[in-house]
Amino acid sequence: MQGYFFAVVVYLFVMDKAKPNRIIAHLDMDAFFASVEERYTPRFRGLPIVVGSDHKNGMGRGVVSTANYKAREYGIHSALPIAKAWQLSEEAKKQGKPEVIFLPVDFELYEKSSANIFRIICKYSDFVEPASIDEFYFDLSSAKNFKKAEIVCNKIKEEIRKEEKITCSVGIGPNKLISKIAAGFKKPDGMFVVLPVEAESFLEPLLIRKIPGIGPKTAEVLNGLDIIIVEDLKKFSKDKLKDLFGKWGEDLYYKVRGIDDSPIVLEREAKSIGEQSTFEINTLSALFVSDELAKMCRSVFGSFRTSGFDKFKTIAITVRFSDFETKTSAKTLKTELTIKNSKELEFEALKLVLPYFDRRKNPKLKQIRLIGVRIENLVKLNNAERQQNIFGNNY
DNA sequence: TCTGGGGTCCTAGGACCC
DNA sequence: TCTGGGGTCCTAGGACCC
Repeated sequence: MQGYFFAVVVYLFVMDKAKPNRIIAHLDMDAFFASVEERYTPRFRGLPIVVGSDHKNGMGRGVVSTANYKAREYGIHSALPIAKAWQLSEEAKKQGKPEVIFLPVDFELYEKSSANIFRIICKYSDFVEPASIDEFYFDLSSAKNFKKAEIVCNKIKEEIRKEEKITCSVGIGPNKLISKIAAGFKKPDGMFVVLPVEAESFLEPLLIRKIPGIGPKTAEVLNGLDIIIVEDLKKFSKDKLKDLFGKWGEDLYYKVRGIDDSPIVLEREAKSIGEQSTFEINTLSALFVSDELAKMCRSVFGSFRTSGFDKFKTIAITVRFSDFETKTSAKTLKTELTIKNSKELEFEALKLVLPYFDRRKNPKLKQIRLIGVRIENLVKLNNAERQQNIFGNNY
């Protein structure tokens, strides 16, 4: 009996060491782009604000990037076509409500704010992952318990409020999955803690769409199988989920049980650099499009030069037709070949795009609404190779 | 309401090589 | 002879995220 007890204690100890409990926080800025704009322009305060591509008096082709909470009361939200947002604003105006302020996206402004928020979080954690411009994961295991982690997060929130004059919401949990969902629980300006023992029951009643990675398509498939909330998903075995969703299905099996071992990623290297642009008017003019393409290539090549990479092997282009059908073409260069200037990139990209202007790749001669260029297979050279690359086959 | 722009990751088929 | 199988690279497409 004593031996058994001892064995159990040893087992629990070993398991504990094998899988140390983590305390992970997720910080999500509230209506980030709109909040930053509001902060820089005090007269906007309290008014509905929409940040998005140029609205062109309701005729623009873009979508909403961020709507502040006031604008959300009008039914405006992220990804809504900007023309529709304009309409909703007009309707509200008729009812005597203030009209929406439409602002273009000023990425550099938000980047600055984002960098400062990152700096603030780094004061409290050695392991911070910037997941996007307005989201951060960080490890607070060193706080030892969730109560103390909560105190730390409150300090971070306070400091961001003081320095950046904007609010954020924080979720704390045993892993990235739980903390991210928890951060969305008490928005805006909220904080929500999920203890490890609560993780599974916390997820169960949620709609499956709340699981990151389950988008509209996956949700539709699952809803068709009568799977509505996370608890329903537990009926599926690991193999069943693997059949349905491949490699990702196996992750999902663990996710719905609150298990997620994915680490905090401190730094990640870019895998591709690209740009795309939707025309104001659909077109089949090869002259016009090749001009736009050249501009984009120059800009992409500029980003490439400041990226710290030395070579790229693949050029990929995107063409979107008027009916939204989207095609991609790619060309991977033989390793000996290196693109040395923007002109060469323009040439390769143009070769990929031109077949879409005639029946080779556009049999119905559909109008084109968007083109994009992207470079992939980015390579960094070591010093010796770099010398070669610059001074070697120089023609 | 006709639907941005910047990305990442996964899958599947075909080519090619051994 | 008419047939295997594994590994890797390339291309295209699609789902997803903010």
